[in-house]
Amino acid sequence: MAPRVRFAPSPTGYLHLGSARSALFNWLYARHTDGTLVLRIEDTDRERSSQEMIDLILRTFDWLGIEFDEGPYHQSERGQLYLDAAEKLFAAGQAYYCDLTPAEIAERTGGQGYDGYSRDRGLGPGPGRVLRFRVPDEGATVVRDVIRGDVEFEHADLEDFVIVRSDGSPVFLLANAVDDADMAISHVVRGEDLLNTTPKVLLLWEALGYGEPPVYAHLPLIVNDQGKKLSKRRDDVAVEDYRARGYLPEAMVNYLALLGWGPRDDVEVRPVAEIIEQFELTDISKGSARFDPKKLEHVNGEKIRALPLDELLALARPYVEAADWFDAASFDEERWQAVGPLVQERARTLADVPSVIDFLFLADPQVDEASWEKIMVKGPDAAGVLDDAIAAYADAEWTTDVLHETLRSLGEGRDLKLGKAQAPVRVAVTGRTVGPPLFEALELLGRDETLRRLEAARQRL
RNA sequence: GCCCCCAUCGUCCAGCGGCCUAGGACUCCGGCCUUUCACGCCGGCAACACGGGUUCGAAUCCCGUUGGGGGUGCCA
Repeated sequence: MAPRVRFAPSPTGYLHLGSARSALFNWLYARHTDGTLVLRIEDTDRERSSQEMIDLILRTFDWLGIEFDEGPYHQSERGQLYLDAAEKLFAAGQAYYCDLTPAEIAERTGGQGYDGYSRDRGLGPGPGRVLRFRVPDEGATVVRDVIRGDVEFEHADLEDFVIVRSDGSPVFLLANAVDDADMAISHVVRGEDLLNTTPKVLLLWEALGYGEPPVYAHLPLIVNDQGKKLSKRRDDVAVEDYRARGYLPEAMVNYLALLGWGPRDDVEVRPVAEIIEQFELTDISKGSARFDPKKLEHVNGEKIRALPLDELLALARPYVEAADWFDAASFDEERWQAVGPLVQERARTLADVPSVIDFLFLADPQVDEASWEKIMVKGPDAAGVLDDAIAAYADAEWTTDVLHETLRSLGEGRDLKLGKAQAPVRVAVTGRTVGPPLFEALELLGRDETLRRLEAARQRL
């Protein structure tokens, strides 16, 4: 039978890198096995959940290209199911009510957790009372995990946990068991931080008579450079932010797939279809994986280079339009269309694009003073080169090849290699020592503007 | 404290008892290409945490130590 997996976010914030990775692995597994991916919104905590967050999360998945086959189901709309299950457990004596507040419990046990105080007090439902599951005194529950093997939890180490809050709302552990059974989930793939909660769900599962439980796969955590679980406070974890910073969805997906997993043939950067083809839950590693922004950037650069030119331009366009120098009225569309090849080999993110080409659209180049100092002041014979270039370019054929050859030979006359000779021209025209290939850029800029900039620079010298 | 997980280059991933003088990728450092930068190519630095077993043979299996992480809510 084809696997059924699920991604079950609680919509208390934007999509987190860790959640995105969990969703991704579920999706990869579903696609690889021709299974079904269910989306389930775990909004039993009404206080912290919101529709805006759900919408934002959905939009982000849409961007990533991760689609769900079923759902979304909302736990907030399935309350009765959970309450029925709770009632069943209570009726069978497998759950009991307790009227202690957290503060009272802390006082009783000195912060050691719940001691089973109300186990045999025979309390019924009522205001201020929670329903707790009666964990067996003896024995153990084994979590069958395809990544970690069997993990055993002694019942003696588990306390009687809350399954229905005093306000009558079900806790996720209960909702989890009920939903996974109801939705016929075959594999639960999620973060390792949930491993400890699994025996509780399994206990409920068994008490509810659901039969064979799902197979689990607890993914290694993604950690920051201090080795700690990625957190909202400390780390850049919002997938949306990466999108805004010019990362491609293909890069995010590819890179995230590499955290905790690797293809058997060692080819790391590749189309997602190939990742799907190679993906196996059993190949996932156990140790936590450090999120490395440098490597993400590298993958992003490769994805940018793999893009067709027109697609790259379309994706980069919003970043250009957001640049402070952008002016819709005077923007040279033709020049923009021609700029693709100059940008593709250089940009590592879409956000890099404007700064690579700004000089082509600015009225005057933004002069970097350090560059000016280095080339125009300290460099060899800048004035001479500029004079020669102004003279030679005044009537040269305006093509990349001719501009190139012209400058090469004029440099030779001054005993300068092309590398040196091009520098003053580059700084005069682009304002910087580094940038796209010069002669291609000059061709795009045009004779008049090039000469104007060369003369302006010569003046300043 | 208690419970659970983990442990190969700085980082990610390979390795699943002999093919390992440990392989690939990112980073870094050289070199080549070259009009700068970038791209690309070539090369280099760099790891089996430690101690005991098991075995003819261990990075690979077992035990312990140490180290790291996660959980310990009427959050999920």
